[in-house]
Amino acid sequence: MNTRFAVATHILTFLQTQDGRPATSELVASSVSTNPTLIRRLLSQLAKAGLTTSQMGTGGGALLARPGNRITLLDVHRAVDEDSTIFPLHQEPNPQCPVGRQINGVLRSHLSDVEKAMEAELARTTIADMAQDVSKANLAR
Amino acid sequence: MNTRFAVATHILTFLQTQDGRPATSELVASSVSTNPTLIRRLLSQLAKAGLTTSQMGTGGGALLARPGNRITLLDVHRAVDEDSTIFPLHQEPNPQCPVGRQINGVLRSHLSDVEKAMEAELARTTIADMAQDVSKANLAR
DNA sequence: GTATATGTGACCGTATTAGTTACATACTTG
DNA sequence: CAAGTATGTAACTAATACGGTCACATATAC
Repeated sequence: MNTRFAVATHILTFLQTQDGRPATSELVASSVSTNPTLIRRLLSQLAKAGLTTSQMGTGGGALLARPGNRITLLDVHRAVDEDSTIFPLHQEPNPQCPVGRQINGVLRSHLSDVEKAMEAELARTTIADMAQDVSKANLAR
Repeated sequence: MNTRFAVATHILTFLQTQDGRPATSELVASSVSTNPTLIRRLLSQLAKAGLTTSQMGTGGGALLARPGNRITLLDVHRAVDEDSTIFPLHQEPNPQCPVGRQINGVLRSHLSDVEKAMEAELARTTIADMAQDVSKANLAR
């Protein structure tokens, strides 16, 4: 797996704390400790998923497309990990073998339940929750 | 993620259907459609986790170390995906930034819940279940 | 002793990943 | 309109991970 989910969540949480002020990719990149281009690429994906909007030009930058309490970690996962399955199947087991012939179908059905459980849990946390947790953690020290 | 979990589950399900007869890595490899070495490496990991045993020499091969109804997909996951997290964090966000400073701790705590949900679901399916599902699927056609 | 089978180190080609450079496009401000 | 600023994206790179393969030492059965 890659760290795109973690970075994307970081970005959105950051935008939430900006409270309506557009954040440039450079500003966000400095919080994440990475390259502005990488941030822009992720922001582009998040925008396509309808989670953020961006304004070009002076004073521009990225904004949450809707309130943080209506963006869940599941939304982030779907936006950013679109076509990467958690537990990929292996391809083309031996169709001559009774096990090889059926294993992927059986496995897929069980893994689909696993994914559902995971998604339900992801959906329980919003970007607003994240921002609040971060702010609490900052007060605690 | 990689396909080790899928292949390992395939191996164990295959062993379950062998019903006590040792299976050589070559036999298993032919069911999975891959290389015996790859199977042996996975079997080695499964053996270390206490899920299988192996016998060298003529008539040897791999066996389940305990009944298939006492081996869950969670056991398999733990045995083969040991040190690969589903959602890795990104390293060293900016400690000068209020968000960067806390994001990984907050994220880790939520992701830990996600992982727990996933593991609970994985634990609900045993290798015996898998073998039975496979055999049912074979009858159905 | 011979045949068989595991266990593991070493290696290879490919794909993925994070990171970077470069630049066309779009918007704001004066 | 001109200058400055910021996004969006293509192209490239180095590092890593992955599946697959070969080779061979080790252990077991007959």
